[in-house]
Amino acid sequence: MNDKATIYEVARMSGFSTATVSRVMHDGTGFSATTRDSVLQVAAQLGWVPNHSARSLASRRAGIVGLLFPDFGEDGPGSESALYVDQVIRGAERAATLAGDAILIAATRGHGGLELARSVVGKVDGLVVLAGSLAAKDLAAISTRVPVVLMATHTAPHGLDFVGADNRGGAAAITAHLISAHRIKDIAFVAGPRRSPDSRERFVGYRQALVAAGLQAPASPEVHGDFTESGGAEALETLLAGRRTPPRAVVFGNDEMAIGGLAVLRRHKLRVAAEVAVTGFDDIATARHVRPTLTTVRQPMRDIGETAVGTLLARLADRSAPRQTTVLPTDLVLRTSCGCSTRGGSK
Amino acid sequence: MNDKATIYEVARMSGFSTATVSRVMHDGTGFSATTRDSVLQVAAQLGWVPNHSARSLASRRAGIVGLLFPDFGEDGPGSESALYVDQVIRGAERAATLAGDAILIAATRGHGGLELARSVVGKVDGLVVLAGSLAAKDLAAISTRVPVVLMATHTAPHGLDFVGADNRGGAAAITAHLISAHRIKDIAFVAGPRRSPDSRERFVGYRQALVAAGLQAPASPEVHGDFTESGGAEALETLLAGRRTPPRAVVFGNDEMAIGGLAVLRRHKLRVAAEVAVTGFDDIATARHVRPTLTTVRQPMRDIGETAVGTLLARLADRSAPRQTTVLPTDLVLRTSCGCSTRGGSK
DNA sequence: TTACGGTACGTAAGCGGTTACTCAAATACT
DNA sequence: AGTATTTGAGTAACCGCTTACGTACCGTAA
Repeated sequence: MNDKATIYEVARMSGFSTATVSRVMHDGTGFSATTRDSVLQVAAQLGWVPNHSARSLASRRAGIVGLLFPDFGEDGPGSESALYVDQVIRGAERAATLAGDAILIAATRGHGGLELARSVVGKVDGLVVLAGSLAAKDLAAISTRVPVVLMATHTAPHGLDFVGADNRGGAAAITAHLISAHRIKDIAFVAGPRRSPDSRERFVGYRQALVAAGLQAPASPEVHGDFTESGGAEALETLLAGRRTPPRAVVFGNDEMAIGGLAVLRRHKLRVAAEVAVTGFDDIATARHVRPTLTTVRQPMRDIGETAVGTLLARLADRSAPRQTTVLPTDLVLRTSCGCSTRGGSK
Repeated sequence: MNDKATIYEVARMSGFSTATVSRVMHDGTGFSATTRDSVLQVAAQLGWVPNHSARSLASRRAGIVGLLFPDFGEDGPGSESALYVDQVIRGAERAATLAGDAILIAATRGHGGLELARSVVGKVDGLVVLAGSLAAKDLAAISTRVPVVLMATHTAPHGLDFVGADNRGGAAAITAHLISAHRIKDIAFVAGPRRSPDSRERFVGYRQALVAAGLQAPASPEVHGDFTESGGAEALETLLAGRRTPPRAVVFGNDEMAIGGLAVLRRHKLRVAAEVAVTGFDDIATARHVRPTLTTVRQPMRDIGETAVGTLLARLADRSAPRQTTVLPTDLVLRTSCGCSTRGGSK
């Protein structure tokens, strides 16, 4: 890092031992005020900053936590799907920095996730990992070496700590809104990828709301998209083609698919809201800029990142504490695509 | 980190010295193939991963680079301005990870930037810092300890390496487009904050294009906004109030102000493009969702992050190399707000 | 006065690797 | 065959800090 002063110089110049200097630097006990002052003064004068590697080698604490997230390849500058990851990163950064730790981030690019994780593991005290970053077995391997907190996927394996959003509740809420506020009964669901736990949870929530209202509910999603605009468009086309009359509402598995769906409805000359209500999930930035503005469910991604790091830090402090599972509430964001009035939807 | 095997066990079990084990692990020279194999086998069997702290203490290389960025407080989930930071982060992460280094990120929250930076500095081999993260003097202090690469601000002080986007060229290009493609001569400019180097550069580009076309060019911006929607709106109101007829085009210092301007024009019953062409700068996500879609200039933020880390790594490899300055080209993104046809502007 | 607990520090043994030096054996060169 | 190199590996001195122990000194209770 740099060939500057060491604790030895500080010790020598201040007339104390390295032990005392070390204690002054972080212990806060076992020395007098005058001692502390002179040590601090010498340290400042020398511009001494304790060497982090040496410190963590001796104390077995890196003071760094890691964040693993999946990288969906070369998403262009307009890609929204990446956005939620950024929010998580920000939240995690905030929690870590505020706690005095540093945070190191790494994207697992498809293959080689384990190798990456290995290299990261060596540098951190613990890891928070976003769903989809790592195969389950790799996760298991990693978690034997350092504490791991899983984010955003409801299937928390291996008894790991977990922090996520209430996908099910959010989907249920938005579906219930369509039913009770807009008196709609014929509500279709456009799911995301079959393997996506989030998509599944959302479907379950959708289904629960229907059942709770005494409406007929399919056992499994009618159509699946891939969480992209075009995927959502295709899925909706398929759905429309399979019916003689369009449904009165379509609950999409996420915002991007919903936006793709909006275009399809336009093409079919179906008026959004008036004829077919549409809802998304995630509340991406674009959701309030499309016309009509999109009713959706906001996930507190930033909070998830923050909470996950908080959970990790707690675990680091007490490795034997019981497993922690946090499900953060989601927010229903009512805009116009469901039929709610224009006002209040603009901001 | 964990109380697992050390290099000593590996050495003992493989029958070689720690030096040989160490060499096998990264040197790639000075031992036979059979030796390597048996060492590697024992290492794998023991599940040994070299302790990072020990390694970096002994080798004086952390294998970690840091990224400092400003945090604009509690920006809600819809805040666009934060977006570009995320792109930079992604780019930096990518470059670092691909180079086998890890990347550590930290947001400087207003005050205390120096302290944060200090703590980060101890953990990394070098730093890439985004404009606005640190006061100039703090930057100077930091850069005496580790190599620093500055991003996105054209005023690179202290002879530091620098990577940025061609703000001037972008502004010139978009202005020239208005002139040559749309035959517009009366073009106004809404600047950002007076102190913003980016805003200044953009104004210079705008001015250059006017001069190059033989048009009259103001010596300094007519009006200033603060890079926000409302600021842009206000600035445009001021500008309109100061003229008897509106300009045929307004080049805004960034997208958000331009979007604010769009609303103002609507209020004034002025048709965008047909009567007043509008352009932005940055190509934020919303730019292609507002109506009319916004013609703007895209900055390769991701590339800036990547390039900055690349530059840092190069500097780390050769500290005495001459100062590196990279200005990445910007892209003109033609949509409809300037008068270009609708097609091509949707995606 | 003596015994004892508490404070304020010092000593020095690690923490787990890296790497400058050495050295013997194998190989290459005259 | 004799010598100069190269190769493969070992020894051990660090890297800079933390921390378990040990010690000297001081105040206080018995």
